[in-house]
Amino acid sequence: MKAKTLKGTRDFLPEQIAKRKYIFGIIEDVFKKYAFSQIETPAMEEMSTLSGKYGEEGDKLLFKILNNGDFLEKADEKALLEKDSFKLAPTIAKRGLRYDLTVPFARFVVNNQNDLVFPFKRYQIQPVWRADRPQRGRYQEFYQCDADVVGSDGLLYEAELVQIYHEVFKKLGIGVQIKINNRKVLFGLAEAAGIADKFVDMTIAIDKLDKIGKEGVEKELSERGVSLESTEKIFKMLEVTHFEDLRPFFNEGSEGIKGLDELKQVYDFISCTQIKNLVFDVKLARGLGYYTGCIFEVAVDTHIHEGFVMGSIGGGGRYDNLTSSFGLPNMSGVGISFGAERIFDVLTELNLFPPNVESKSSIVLMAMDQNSLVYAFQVASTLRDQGLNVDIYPESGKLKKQIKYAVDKGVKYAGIIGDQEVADQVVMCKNLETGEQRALGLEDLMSVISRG
RNA sequence: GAGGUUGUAGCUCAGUCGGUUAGAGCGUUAGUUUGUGGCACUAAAGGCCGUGGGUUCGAUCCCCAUCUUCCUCCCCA
Repeated sequence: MKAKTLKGTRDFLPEQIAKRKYIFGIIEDVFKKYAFSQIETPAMEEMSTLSGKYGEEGDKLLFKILNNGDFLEKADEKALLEKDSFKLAPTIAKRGLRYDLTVPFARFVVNNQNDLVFPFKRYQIQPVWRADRPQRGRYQEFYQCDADVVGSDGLLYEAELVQIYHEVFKKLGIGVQIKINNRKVLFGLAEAAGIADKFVDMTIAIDKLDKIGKEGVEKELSERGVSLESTEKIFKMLEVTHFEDLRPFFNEGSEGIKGLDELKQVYDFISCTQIKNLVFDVKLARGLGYYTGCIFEVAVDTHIHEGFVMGSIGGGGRYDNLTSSFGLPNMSGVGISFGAERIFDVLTELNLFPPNVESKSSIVLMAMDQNSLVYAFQVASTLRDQGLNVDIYPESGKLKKQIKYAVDKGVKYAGIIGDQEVADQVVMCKNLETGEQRALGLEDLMSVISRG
């Protein structure tokens, strides 16, 4: 048997865990500060909960779990005979792994609506799974950190979420641009160009403007049946830098105007803060179908971190009808997500992790002989009772080996114990960074190592 | 899902135009040194050459399949 992790999954070494906890910790602290409460949902959900929520592509990326027991008994025989996997799958796999945290959250809200206080502000930090092809910064198992509010359409929440983005990335030391747009504005764009029916096609195409350029978008639009005239109109509107400049293009009372009004409200809230990096981006579309209002995306600011290229490290938006498919209509929600895996890569590449993210034990006790080892064990217990992190080498003798263990683990102090120390009731405390050492009683030892 | 790429010791990587016993550096273990990290020297352990099949007298090498790594597209975090 070969020891390896599955495709797109990773083991995390102690140092990596420490760094990940650092990221999660900062995000969590900010979430809490804005009065969000943590929930968790199961890794598995009914396939009926998951499928159909992420579009055709998304369905293909869902991990399905084979039913237990005699799963073929209830299988669709015709599909089985015809080797029709897509038809067969639902009859042999009723469960799947969650694809994101938002859809399970919608299910959660409907399920527990009687026990929740609305507007309900929740955050959730858990892994999700996608059968995607792995790439740089993309895995089949990865963590999402989500904060959502449901049960209010107040635009104050959009502003709060922008603040959260701003605060988290400031604490992490990453210079970012928080991009904002509004699906209603995008709809207005399509309407003004006379292609309201091709709204989705249009958003998908213009989202790629930075990637494939103007010509690429033109080509994609014409392939999707958009006339040249409409395309020209769209490009004219895409040139604006401020959202108010779009107002003349839209008819009074239209969706587009509503979207602009929403953006204005968000900016009104933000204008009283120190936030300078909230930028309107008319090209921002976001693929997920369920967004209906403001949408967000966070990217590393390439002016601050020159030449740094990385996909978005956070995204979110307003969705009006997420819970309606679970039988609870008129429940508006808005949320954001942090891409923890990519944030990890950004911090690594920009060297922004603070030193000493890993909390190490403060001392390794080492004994010269069996009798000393028993004494060392006793010392360890005493120190641990005082709240110190103490390690002890499991066998006596061979100081060289024991010191190497302490050094390799990055521990600062070695506590050497032999006949003499046991007799004097002391520990030979050696600072492994400076090489200094002296015999200390327990009281002194405690104060030395707790100083770090 | 489409295209490309990678896989040889714990790690990084050589190598064999198809031929006896597959190498290096680093690391590991032991010793020189039974109360002290480094360096040096000595020695040892460690490999179905990703997996399965094919061609061949003979395959780690060539062919096919499959899994895996990394990358591009799609989509996303």
